[in-house]
Amino acid sequence: MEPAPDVTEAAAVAAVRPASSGERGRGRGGAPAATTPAQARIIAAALDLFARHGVGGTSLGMIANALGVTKAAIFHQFKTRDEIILAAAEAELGHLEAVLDAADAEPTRAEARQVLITGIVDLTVERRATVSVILSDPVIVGFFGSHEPFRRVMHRLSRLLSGDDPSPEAHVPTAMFSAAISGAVMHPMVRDLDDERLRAQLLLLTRRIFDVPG
Amino acid sequence: MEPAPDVTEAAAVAAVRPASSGERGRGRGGAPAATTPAQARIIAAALDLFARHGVGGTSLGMIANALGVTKAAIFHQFKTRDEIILAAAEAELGHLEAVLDAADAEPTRAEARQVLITGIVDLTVERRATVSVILSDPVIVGFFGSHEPFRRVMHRLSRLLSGDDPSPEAHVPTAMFSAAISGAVMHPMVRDLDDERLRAQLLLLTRRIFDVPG
DNA sequence: GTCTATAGACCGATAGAC
DNA sequence: GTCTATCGGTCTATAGAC
Repeated sequence: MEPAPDVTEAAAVAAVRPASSGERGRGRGGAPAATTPAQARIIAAALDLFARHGVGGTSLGMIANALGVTKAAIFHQFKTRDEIILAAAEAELGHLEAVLDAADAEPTRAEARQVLITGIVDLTVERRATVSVILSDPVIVGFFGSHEPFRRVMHRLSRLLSGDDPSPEAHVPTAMFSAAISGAVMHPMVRDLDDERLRAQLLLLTRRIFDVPG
Repeated sequence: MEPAPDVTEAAAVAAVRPASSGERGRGRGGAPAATTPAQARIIAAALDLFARHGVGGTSLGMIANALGVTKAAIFHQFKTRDEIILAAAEAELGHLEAVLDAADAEPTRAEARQVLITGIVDLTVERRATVSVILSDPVIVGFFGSHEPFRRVMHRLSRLLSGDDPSPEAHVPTAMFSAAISGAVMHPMVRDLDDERLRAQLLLLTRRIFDVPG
């Protein structure tokens, strides 16, 4: 049923490994999990299928089929299905961390917010469904509920966007921003809009949410 | 594994049947599909499970188990699994239509937009995950891509929110609005915020998206 | 309207050859 | 690193009794 899109190794590694925090592994705390090219190909294929069918609707057979190999070859790279899901989610999370790192390097909060919003809009438009799935799929959200690196990323996001306000309300704009960006690019109504015009609209609207001048 | 939440028939019918368009069936065009109490109970249980596990991650066995019956009893009410998914999605879509009808009854466009935004925020906060799933789950979005009633609802939404502007960009705020509201209420960061404060924040932020005074 | 029983396909996962 | 072959379990769906 699935026609095998043939992901090249170079493209897969580039898509999966976004230069997270340091040169290798995670800056502090989390699981290291060095990603081999073979694993990167699996992760790239998995993310594509997750976006189209949902995580729960994607089987190992579908992933194997998309790569033109058998299930056993997949199990040689990852011990369980859950490991694939987690690795795919973490790879995608790494892209968000890279944008956060760039924003944190800015001298002022205003510039940091500018870089953050632009970076996330760019990232999401560029990768469309692939970023979306990790922010909305119930399976991955469930995984992430008790996942320290994910909570840390969301916390950094919220601090940059809403300041140090500790009230629960302060998190709503961040939740809304993340949902709005990732959900809007997946919406059937904007499916036919080209990247350039989609990006411009999203930037305009998200800046309104946070009252940032364009 | 699933503890069976025991949905009462009255509650299930009330939750599933929101008084769509006319008294019975759809106002014009679509499939009639009269919903019996037995079907309503199944739909309510299915929506709850879809929200927690995704559509692809929800089996007929899980639905049957949640209702305390066997799979065969489910198949007596719906011929296929897809029919259940579609019926659940259409039931939830009916809630949106009801809000649109209320908005259309307002005398001016400004008042209509006010009623629409407030109504959708109320609806989404009230039902949280249940509304969300039909607007974001890849399986249901796929179903809806070629589903005339869904397209009609989205078109009405867009016309009310963005006016008669026919350009593709005009649909982006609507897509973003729908994604923002439905995604934000599901977000782990706002999970612990009470309905009242969540509603107030969402209203404030969505009015900014559309430049509507509070 | 609900049950038991079953069919046939597919699921995640493992063993072992190459 | 990939294969074939297979395990036991679960999936959707059907048949037929009550």
